[in-house]
Amino acid sequence: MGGESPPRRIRADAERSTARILEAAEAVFAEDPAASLERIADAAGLARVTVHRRFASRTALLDALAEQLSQRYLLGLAEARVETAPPLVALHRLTEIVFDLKLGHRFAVQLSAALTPAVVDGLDLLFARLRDAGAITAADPAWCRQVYLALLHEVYDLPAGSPTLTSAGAGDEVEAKVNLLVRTAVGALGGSSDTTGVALDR
Amino acid sequence: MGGESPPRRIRADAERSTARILEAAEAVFAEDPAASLERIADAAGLARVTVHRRFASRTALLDALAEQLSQRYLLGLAEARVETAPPLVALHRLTEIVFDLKLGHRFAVQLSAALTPAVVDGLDLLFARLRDAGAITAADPAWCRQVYLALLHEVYDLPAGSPTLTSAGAGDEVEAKVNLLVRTAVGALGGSSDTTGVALDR
DNA sequence: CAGACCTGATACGGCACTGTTTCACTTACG
DNA sequence: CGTAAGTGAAACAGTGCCGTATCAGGTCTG
Repeated sequence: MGGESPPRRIRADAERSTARILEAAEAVFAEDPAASLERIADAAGLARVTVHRRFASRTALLDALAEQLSQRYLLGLAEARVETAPPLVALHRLTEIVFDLKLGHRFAVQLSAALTPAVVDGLDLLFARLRDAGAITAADPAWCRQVYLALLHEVYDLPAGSPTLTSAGAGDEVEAKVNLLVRTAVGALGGSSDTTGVALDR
Repeated sequence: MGGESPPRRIRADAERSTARILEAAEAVFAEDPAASLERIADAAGLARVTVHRRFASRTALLDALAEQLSQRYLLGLAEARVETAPPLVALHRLTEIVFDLKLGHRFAVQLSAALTPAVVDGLDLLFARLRDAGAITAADPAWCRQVYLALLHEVYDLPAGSPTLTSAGAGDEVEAKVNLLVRTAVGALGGSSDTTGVALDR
């Protein structure tokens, strides 16, 4: 049954369209998960018909988005050296990376499909190592994941001039958010703030 | 300008219907905020037309739901003696009360309309007192609120047999959840787990 | 350059949901 | 008990969105 891929060349043009659509979808869905495809098409500067050409159905678009998201998470986990670096450092770095992705996390969290088994495994490993290192006391990896992601979500859309944020030090706003998130997550998972300070104050 | 309320007697029958609709809406919207009014009508054992008779529009129903929710929060804050009781005890008690309400928090949190200024004030007061008592270090009340509500949400739909939950002690499942939430929230907001232990272990 | 590919515009059918109306019937309440 | 109110069933118009099709014109790519 060899359904050879027909001589269908995917023009570079079209591929740019898909990219623009995914980008727009990420932004639009972030603030309204029920947004219509037309709104996304507008945001992408394309016609609604084109969206339907690149993605057979709405769910196909959603799936592609989840896929892309999952890939980024995986890449982030790799870049953060979750397996080898000192766990607190890895946590800090991972958070940094995720923030840089500027993902619409309200969407991402809601779309649990982005949490591929591979991604979950990566996070679980990170938290297991954190616990072994004594940075946190919570044992249940699922719980750690939930808490981390929830707090990530909250920190992400924290207003820029928030007192909490400015008091978090670090001139860079993103860096302040990262510090806040790491400190809060570790605290939530039963870590002693001492350990945090030792490893991260600098 | 006296628009006297016309001799429109609201029959007890009808009032029961509104109650059933609100109840059903709470349950249905909890797991699908975009659910149709027909689904709610079914859940309430009524016809869709009746829903439209009791609530002029979909948003009217949403508003009524938010109103009801806000009332419950206010009542909870009062019952927890947020203003007078030792803050950690108040936090514990408030959490207990909110859980007992069995609210669909996925819905409630999403519907920020339920956070009336009055409710916000109550929560702010609670966290201010917690800080003054040294139970937490976070100063920004908005941040405290966000974190508390986010964690409340997470704990709420934690599977019954979760290792985190069973390890939280307390034979009663609800009590275990309450303990977990208080401990996690206090930790997240920079409280020393020592203080928590002193005030709550028992 | 030439053919294959991509796009926008326009239009259509279909679906699900909202909100309204009418009518016959049941139920509460004075 | 009798009237006013509430309800269910059925049907209607209106809307928004999805998915498809067609066609003319623009754009790559070999």
